[in-house]
Amino acid sequence: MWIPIQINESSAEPLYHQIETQLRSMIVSGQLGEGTLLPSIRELAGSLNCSAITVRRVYQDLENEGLLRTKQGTGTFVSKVEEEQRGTYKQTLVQEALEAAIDSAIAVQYSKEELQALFLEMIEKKYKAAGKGGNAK
Amino acid sequence: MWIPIQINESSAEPLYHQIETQLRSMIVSGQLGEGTLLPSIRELAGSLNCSAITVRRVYQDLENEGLLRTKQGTGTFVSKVEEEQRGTYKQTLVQEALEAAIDSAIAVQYSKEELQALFLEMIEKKYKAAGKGGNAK
Amino acid sequence: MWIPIQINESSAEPLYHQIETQLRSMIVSGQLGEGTLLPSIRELAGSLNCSAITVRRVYQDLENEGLLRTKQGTGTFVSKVEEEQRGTYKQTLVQEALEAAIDSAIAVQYSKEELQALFLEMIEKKYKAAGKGGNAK
Amino acid sequence: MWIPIQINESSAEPLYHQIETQLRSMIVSGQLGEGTLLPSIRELAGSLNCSAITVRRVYQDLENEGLLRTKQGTGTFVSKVEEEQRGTYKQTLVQEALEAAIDSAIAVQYSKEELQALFLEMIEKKYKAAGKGGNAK
DNA sequence: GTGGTCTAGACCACC
DNA sequence: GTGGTCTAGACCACG
Repeated sequence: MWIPIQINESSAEPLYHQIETQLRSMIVSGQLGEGTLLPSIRELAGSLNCSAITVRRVYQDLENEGLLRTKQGTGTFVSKVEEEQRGTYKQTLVQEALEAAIDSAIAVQYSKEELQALFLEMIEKKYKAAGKGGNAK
Repeated sequence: MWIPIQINESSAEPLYHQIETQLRSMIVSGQLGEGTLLPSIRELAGSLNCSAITVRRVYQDLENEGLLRTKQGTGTFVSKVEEEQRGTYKQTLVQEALEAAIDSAIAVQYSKEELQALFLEMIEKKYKAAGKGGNAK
Repeated sequence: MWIPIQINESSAEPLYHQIETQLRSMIVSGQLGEGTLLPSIRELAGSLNCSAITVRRVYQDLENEGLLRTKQGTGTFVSKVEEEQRGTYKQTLVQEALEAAIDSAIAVQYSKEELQALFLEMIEKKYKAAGKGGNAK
Repeated sequence: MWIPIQINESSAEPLYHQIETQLRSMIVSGQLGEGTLLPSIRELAGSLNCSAITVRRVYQDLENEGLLRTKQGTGTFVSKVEEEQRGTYKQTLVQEALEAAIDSAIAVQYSKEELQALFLEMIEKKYKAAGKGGNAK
């Protein structure tokens, strides 16, 4: 099983956090469906070129959040995520990020109009770059 | 000189970073004009109820960024920020936050339309709460 | 990893600055190559007989200059310095010192000839003392 | 009496030190001859746009070095400097600066030849800029 | 009064 | 083990 995780080692963001964030997104967005068998700790650690202890922590944290479930001697699987929970999760995630962005704009006294213009410009660019035009539920 | 800085003790964000962020915003947005004498290290430390060393670090970091200028035995002043640089600074700040938000939306496969709707809703709410309707150029 | 740093306690030059200067020279001169793992903060502090905070500051300052890169929980490494940048760095360092010397000579109205003679005399002596006759490119 | 002192307020070098250095050079080089009456503390402070206490310290320090002499109610005068002392003074000053420069060159592993070339280039430029071709004793 | 350096030590987060 | 943050306080240098 191959999982597309990007590590930015020059970032100040802790390794384990980068991995968690990406894995969590893939799970709640449904890209990793219920029951999917994740790579073993050693395997993922190897392919990310990081220590096993870091991956161990990631799996542990996500298991504590209820997103993963581990079966002794078998492996780590994606748990069932309720549709309702899924929606809440996604929205919370995005909302918090948007809130931070708007707050920073207010802090430097951007007008609402300026902020909107900047947002519209960026959203076009980024969605195009991501090769997605809109895959709504 | 009184400076309105809010500390969130329960946040995981380091103290010095919270202070830096807020001061930086006030400087690049022009709320603290060139030449303004900031409160002394000990004074600000007292009013924020933190150690002088923490404030010292904040002033030093911002001096390294070129936003402050300090003279021993005299005090710490806001330095000149070119109009052009000011614009860039503000935009970079906001852009990075927006980018992170959009990235997270893409990661959980939000459609462009969903994201836009959420953004428009939130921007209304937050700008109203901030009691500002738009102070564009 | 052992690093040859000399501390002059009786000097008016701040401790952290003495250490920074010497480390910086070793890095830009290539004596500490890219990727070299520096001694841990506590280790260097111990061997220099100074506080860990002082060493921490040194590492941080050099990181801000782009000469070091630190990873939490792992250590502090020498980062990549472009050959071009390396040359510029070295030259700037020496140039500034030379400039100060020439300025002081001009200020006391030394003639160009006197200064040159003094320089030639000293350079012979000091390079002999350093046990180096010239390791040009 | 007008004294050509340049203050660089963006420098990290303390104010009093900048002034002392320049005054000292003018005295030992003979530009300010024995018995010259210096401007009053208030006067110099005014023209340098700094506090009187700073100038007071400068005069005091130079008096302690034996370069100045103060007469109550009359003013501050340049003392007699022995020819021998004058030479020693000048040489020490320049020598120390040169030594620092050569040391820094050795630290970054400049070869003797490289350093010499750089020196010759700079000395030409700076002496030309100073509008002096050589006014030896 | 101001800022600048340094210490000793605590406690946390990361790997 | 590593680095990162923060404290309380001492002492010095500058204006």
